[in-house]
Amino acid sequence: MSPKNSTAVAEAAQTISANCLAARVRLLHRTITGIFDEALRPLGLTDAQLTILVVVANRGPVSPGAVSRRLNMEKSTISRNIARMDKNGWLTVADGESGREQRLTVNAKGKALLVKTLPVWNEAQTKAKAVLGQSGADSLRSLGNAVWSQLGRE
Amino acid sequence: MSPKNSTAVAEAAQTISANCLAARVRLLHRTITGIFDEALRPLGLTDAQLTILVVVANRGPVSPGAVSRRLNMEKSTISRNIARMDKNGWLTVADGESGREQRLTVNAKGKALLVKTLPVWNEAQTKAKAVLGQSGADSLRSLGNAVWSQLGRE
DNA sequence: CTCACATAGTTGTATATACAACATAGAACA
DNA sequence: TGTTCTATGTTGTATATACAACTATGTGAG
Repeated sequence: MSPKNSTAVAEAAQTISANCLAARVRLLHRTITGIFDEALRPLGLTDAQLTILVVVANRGPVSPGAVSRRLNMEKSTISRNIARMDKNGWLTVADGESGREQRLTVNAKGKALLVKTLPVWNEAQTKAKAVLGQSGADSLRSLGNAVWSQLGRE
Repeated sequence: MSPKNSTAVAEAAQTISANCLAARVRLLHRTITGIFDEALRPLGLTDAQLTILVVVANRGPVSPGAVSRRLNMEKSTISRNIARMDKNGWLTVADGESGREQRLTVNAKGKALLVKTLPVWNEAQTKAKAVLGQSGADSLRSLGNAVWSQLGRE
């Protein structure tokens, strides 16, 4: 490879390394979800499942498609997550009136889990704030809110 | 379930929904990596692989363990990513002198890919900035940098 | 009414990721 | 010199996630 191309390689690598938003959001994702998943593990649920549980609790009865749009998650991702949560006995999946939409509701076991989870979630949230700093946590929260608004959620 | 507990459920769901950092970082992750992966797909690499390629380009020869520490990724994640990238012919995996560390280097094919990737990456970065807004993108970048610093990277 | 089209969910396949368990190879120390 | 401790990688297993292809169901145009 010519010196010219060699320089191009180094420049590309440095530019991407110094700026890439994808690398940074993945780092944050690994760091933060690691904190939450570790905290939630004794309860048997993951932070992704908690997020879905909360949406269903706040809006149920609600269809998987609506949850998918609300969270900007692919419908197949929701489908499989719902299946796990159903298997764990936290949700009830009922046929909707239309015959193709389903109706999800959090059942008694799921509600009890949610209440039991709150203090654990709170602890994880505190740890995450410690890692991000208060202003970092604020930034992340408002960034998330902004993207949500922009997605034209339901 | 008593009214008291019913209230506790609603409060937990609302508190978590309104504040959870994990839900927000996962939303950002899905949104941003979606943009990059879509842009990179024609080139046959993912944004995770690009991140690793860049680290190896900037620091190679380097061991998988060092990459793992640098990116705060689990060693098994690195191991399997390296295997895919090796299979694609972008990296060379050589035995290190010590006999247990490996030495990774980006080879000619990987370098050519990196150069070809730069404009594509740039486009994705621009799209991501459009979604986040300039100030949001700045926040995310500095948040990532801050977490990196805090991790006591090599 | 029928056919084309859109919507809802599921399933196949692949990557990213982590944790746990393991094998191996240096290193420290008795 | 062994023996124990630690560091490096790999592999099994599981979840999160997405895209593509598929089924089934509603909807609307003719």
